[in-house]
Amino acid sequence: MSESIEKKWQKSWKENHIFEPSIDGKKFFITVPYPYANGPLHIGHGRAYTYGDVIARFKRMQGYNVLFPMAFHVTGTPILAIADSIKNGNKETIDLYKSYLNLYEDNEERINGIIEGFKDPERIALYFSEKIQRDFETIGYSIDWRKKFHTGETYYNKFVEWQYKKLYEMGYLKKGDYPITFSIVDGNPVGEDDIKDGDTDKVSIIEYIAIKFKFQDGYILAGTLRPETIFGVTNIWVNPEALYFKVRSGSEFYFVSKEAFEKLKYQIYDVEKVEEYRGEFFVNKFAMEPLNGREIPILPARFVDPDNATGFVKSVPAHAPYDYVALRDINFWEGKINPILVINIKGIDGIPAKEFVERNGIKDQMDPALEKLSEEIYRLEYYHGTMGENCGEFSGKLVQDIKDRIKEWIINKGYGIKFYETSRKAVTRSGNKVIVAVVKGQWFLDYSNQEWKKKTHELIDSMEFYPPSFAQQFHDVVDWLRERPCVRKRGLGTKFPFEDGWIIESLSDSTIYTAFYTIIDKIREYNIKPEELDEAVFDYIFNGKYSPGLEKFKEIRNLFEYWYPVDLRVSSLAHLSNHFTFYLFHHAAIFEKKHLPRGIMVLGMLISEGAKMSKSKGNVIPLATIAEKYSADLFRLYIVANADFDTVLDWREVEVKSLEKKLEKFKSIVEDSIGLPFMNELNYMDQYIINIFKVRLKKAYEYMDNYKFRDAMVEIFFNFLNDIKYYEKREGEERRKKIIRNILEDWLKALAPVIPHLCEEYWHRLGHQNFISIEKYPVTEDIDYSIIDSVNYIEEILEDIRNILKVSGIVPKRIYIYTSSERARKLMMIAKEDKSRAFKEAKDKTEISLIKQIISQRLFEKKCPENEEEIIKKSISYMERELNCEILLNSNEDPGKKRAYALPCKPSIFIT
RNA sequence: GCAGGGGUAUCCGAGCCUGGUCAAAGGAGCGGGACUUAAGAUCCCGUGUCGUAGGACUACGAGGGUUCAAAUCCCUCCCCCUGCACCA
Repeated sequence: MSESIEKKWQKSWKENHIFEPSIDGKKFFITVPYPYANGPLHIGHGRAYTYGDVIARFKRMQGYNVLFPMAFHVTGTPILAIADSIKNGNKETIDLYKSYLNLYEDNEERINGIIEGFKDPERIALYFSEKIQRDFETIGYSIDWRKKFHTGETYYNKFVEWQYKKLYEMGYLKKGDYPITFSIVDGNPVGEDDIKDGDTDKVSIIEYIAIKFKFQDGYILAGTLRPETIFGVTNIWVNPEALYFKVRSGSEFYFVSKEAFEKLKYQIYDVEKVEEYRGEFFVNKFAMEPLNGREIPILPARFVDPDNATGFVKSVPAHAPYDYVALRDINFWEGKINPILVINIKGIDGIPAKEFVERNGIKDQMDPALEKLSEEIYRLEYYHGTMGENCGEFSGKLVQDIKDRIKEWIINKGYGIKFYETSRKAVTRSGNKVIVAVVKGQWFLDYSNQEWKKKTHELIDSMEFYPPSFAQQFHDVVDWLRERPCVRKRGLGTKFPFEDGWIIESLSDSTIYTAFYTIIDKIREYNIKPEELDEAVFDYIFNGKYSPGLEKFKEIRNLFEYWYPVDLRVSSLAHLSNHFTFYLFHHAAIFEKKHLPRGIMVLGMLISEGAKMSKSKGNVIPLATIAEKYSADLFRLYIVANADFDTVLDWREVEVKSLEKKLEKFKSIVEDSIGLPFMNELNYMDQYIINIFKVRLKKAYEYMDNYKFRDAMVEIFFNFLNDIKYYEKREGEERRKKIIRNILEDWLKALAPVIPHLCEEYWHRLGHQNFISIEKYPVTEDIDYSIIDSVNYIEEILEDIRNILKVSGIVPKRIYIYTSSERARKLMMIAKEDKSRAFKEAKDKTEISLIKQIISQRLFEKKCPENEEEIIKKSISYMERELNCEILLNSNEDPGKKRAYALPCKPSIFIT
């Protein structure tokens, strides 16, 4: 039922083009990052678009000319990888995609046909783009679909090409070597998604220094993460069981493990195997350390892993527990080796490794506790250690200050080379080994460029962030960001204009595309050919650099000028340290100041039943089923009202159900009033409900204007429903139906940004011909707060009475209420201004105690009605009904001697 | 490790910026009542402890401090979450 209402209005909005703005009036341009079209979206994606849509709708009702566009992202490796996987008949992928297709298709045969088509990556992108659009339409998003495009289109390629030419001219593109995770068998770089357990157990790249120890006619390479301890090396460890190679690199020979040789082939490339040895070959021979030319022995150790770094380990027994224990196991090589202390730490007198090993009772070199000890010593020495006197130019320096300098020094002096290793042993999903390879001639975006950073910082300072605390975080990310590779060998995307064989990487091609929205529809409409979109054309459209012959692009230029910049970009936290920051960098680089982004809203993440959504947990909720299963309006209300935008939102079935009940309640209240006429004769409670509505509406408007939609919904939806409940309790259902008619239009308008379908439906049922979606948001004035205060006052009295009843256990027959005297009120007013003067005014002890109470209870701060007696009179029958007994107000009788205790705002009560 | 954000009653979750009106919004759950043949739905009341009169006491991760006054401000500690790169 609700779905058909929703469908009806979605269709009607579309047919009437009400979300397709022309360029007229004050504009508001809002965007949400486009989704990656490799499968159906889930409700997490829906959160950002729902927020975007609610804001778009609200801004429209505020009188702005709103543009809310979207497009589809198809560039990158995933879609290609899926197509390949399907082509290769991978069952897992095929089953997954069949399950996706089941969301949209009901014919088995058709599904198989579509899967067959998915061998072509473009078909995947197109299919899901279409379905995502369909899904978005079912949620009622007010998107201007004329602006739709996808990133595989030639138009878009031309645009990105222009962007990269600009960046190149400005010197923001750089070329160099870069280490990446890589699979030898697949011959490809591998990302987190390609690595087994890569999402849960991250693999990072570790930079070792391989120190060159002269051995025979070459060098033994011993990898280390602690090059600063080179001064304390006493020996080298070799695994006697493992296989080692002698390899040639340029004019030098290196000795490394077999595994290390495989890695070097992809890191320094110019290497070839010359000879091979068992590890035991090296045992008890000598090598020469590079600094002072000391001869040091090569000794066997079982802990040496040939598949970690170079397969040789330099031994620093003073600072490395492993080395210390391994040496102790062989009695310090008959006592010929003494640990050399090179780092001093306050509070440790002896040899740190020895102290730690003995204190922890380590038995031998296979003790698992060694790992932790090593870390502990490392941290201590790194942060608190200073280099000893025997460390040349580094003596006396703090370790953390000179560690990087020592690295550089070793490499510059030719004492060692860099060697990259993965942070843990890793294999691809298909089980192939992952190593670190160095890509030669990789192009980067130079985010370390200080001038570029500065521009971006300035941009951040000029922007609004929601929540505001994120401004600082953006500054931090900008400072922290370094060079980022921006091209890849593989994947869909725009060809890199400065070198063949490279594709612009998919996060780097999606940074300023919000500008493209403003013009794409006209480019199509005017049938402009992609090849016409050269540098000069884009320079004119986006930066106003006119050159002859570009007249025909004037209107397109105007379009851009009118809409740009983006007033608000809404997305999730996940985009903060990448997309959002790139978005800022690239805008700061390319566009004029007046066209730089104005605001960013960062949404918290969405979880399902208390847990992060994931396929393995089976708690992924696809957007495709939402409208049918719950209704778009329920979904939208849940998204907006169940959590503040910047916190985690938990999609919980029980909560959804409870919200659904609330929404049903709302529907029945509205429907009850639709056919009724306005009420003209308003009583006390009618005045109350109308005024409390105005208060709610005013607050809701202010909240919405600050994008606090949850708070707005609490006011205008939840709290007001409670107000209605209260009204009904006092005045009855029939009168409620009538009075609600008086505020109905405004109420619907207030809710229209969040639950547009229901509001549109009721709006029309009320006889309106136009669309509520583009009505003006109601403004409120002339609120009578005193009537609201008076109702609160009555409820406070009731609460006091109930409290007394509860404590005393009395079943009331009669309740006496006495309001305060004029005199007491006067004393209160004096006390408000000057407490001591109030005491001076007091005539007797009773008055002094009154004043004390007034002050201690801060009664003068309460919103206290003037005419207490009159107010109680208006509500006395209600109170009697509630309490089920007779109430006597300011009676001449005073059986409890309570009259004298009546305070302003706090009448005294006696119950019998 | 670096950066950011948190720890609030049975649970979820507001409040904290701008100290008092906070025993702390709103849900959920639970208890009692009304309605009903009954269940459900709905509505009302209650839900820290104590209390035969509207009160007192204890409470907002732990511990200190500032203040007439602290969930709110400052310091220290403990714990949790998120991101950390070539991946969209």
